[in-house]
Amino acid sequence: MVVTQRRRLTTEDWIDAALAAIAEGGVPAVAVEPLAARLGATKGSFYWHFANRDALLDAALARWEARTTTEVIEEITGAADGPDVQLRALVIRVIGAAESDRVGPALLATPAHPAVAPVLARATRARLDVITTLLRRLGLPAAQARHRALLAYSAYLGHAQLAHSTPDELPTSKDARRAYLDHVLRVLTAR
Amino acid sequence: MVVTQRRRLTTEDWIDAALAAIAEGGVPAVAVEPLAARLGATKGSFYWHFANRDALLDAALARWEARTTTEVIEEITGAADGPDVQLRALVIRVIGAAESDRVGPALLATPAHPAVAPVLARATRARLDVITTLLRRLGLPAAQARHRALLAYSAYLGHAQLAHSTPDELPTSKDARRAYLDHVLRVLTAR
DNA sequence: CGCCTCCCATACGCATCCGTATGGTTAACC
DNA sequence: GGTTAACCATACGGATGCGTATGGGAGGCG
Repeated sequence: MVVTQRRRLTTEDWIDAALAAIAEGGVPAVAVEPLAARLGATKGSFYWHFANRDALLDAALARWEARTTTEVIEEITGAADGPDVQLRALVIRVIGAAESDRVGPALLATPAHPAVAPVLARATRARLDVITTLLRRLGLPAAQARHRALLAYSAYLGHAQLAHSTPDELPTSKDARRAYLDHVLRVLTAR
Repeated sequence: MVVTQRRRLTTEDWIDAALAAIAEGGVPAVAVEPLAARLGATKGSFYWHFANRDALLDAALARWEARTTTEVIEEITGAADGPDVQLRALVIRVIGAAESDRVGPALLATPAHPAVAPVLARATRARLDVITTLLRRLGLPAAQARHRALLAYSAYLGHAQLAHSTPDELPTSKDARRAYLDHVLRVLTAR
């Protein structure tokens, strides 16, 4: 008699497991057999859904790129708001994502990996372009907007690192977080 | 007849090799046998210098912490300059280091690793404290100084990421880099 | 009921890594 | 030049990961 009816696995299940593994141990942690063990299955299942380990890695990276870049950008720029509202919405949206998404920092650890490099290049460029555009629409001249976008995006990346590595150093209470966010937005959008 | 006289290895040689491995493939890349191969030696040498793999990892992390945190802080705060000069010196010193040191970003990928976590916690705290102190001596009130230090350090971390993952997005020419640095310093030290 | 396709478990060979055991080599020093 | 300690190569066992081969169960559909 089987206690827990173990349902069959989908390709998505494997991709989710791979992303969870990247979050915990980086790209090298995407290993077939440990993943299978965690999913309560065996390699037999995996090699039916995927050709090999690299195929899973590619699929996981593509999914991460879609979730954390493409969809976010469409969501923000799709709204019919002014640039100030859009920028604030982007920051709030993205700060939360940065603190829950551990995959991004993990990818930045091995930027030279052949599967990682192109994904990182596309995501970085797309994100920088969005911020630059918003800042230009906010009135900053082109060169300044680009510089400010680089600074803002650097701050975002660093914030994600801090949130995962040493969260104690960041403001914890709701009020303090709010105050910090205001401070950052004020500094980064100053003329 | 031996063509290249292969000298014996020191403990330092192994630590340097471990740091190089972390830079390229993260913490999991610290593997004894590949390292030995790269050094033109075998495991026999390694296990004379170290008890096991973890001992090498600990030694490498300690060395990284000393080189990129302790020594830098002593160097900057030891100078008898005003806070503005010290801050600028710190930024310039540290930007260069960020672009050559690939180990830091690699460590941030696996912040939960038992050997990595304490090192990261100490380094982050020490660096944030230095920046906060400098900003306070520059005249910012305590709460603002702390917020600004967090922002500045986040920007530093993110800059390091960008420099390694997508250097093309950063200013390349010497003049452009100089202009960007001025922009960043102006924004981050504004009242 | 029987068949066929989808999905998965088991078992195997191969490669890589860890750690140990053991003997050999180099070099300093008496 | 002989002894001793420092240093290293080789060889092994055990563990783990990849990829393949093969057979079996589960469910739709005739």
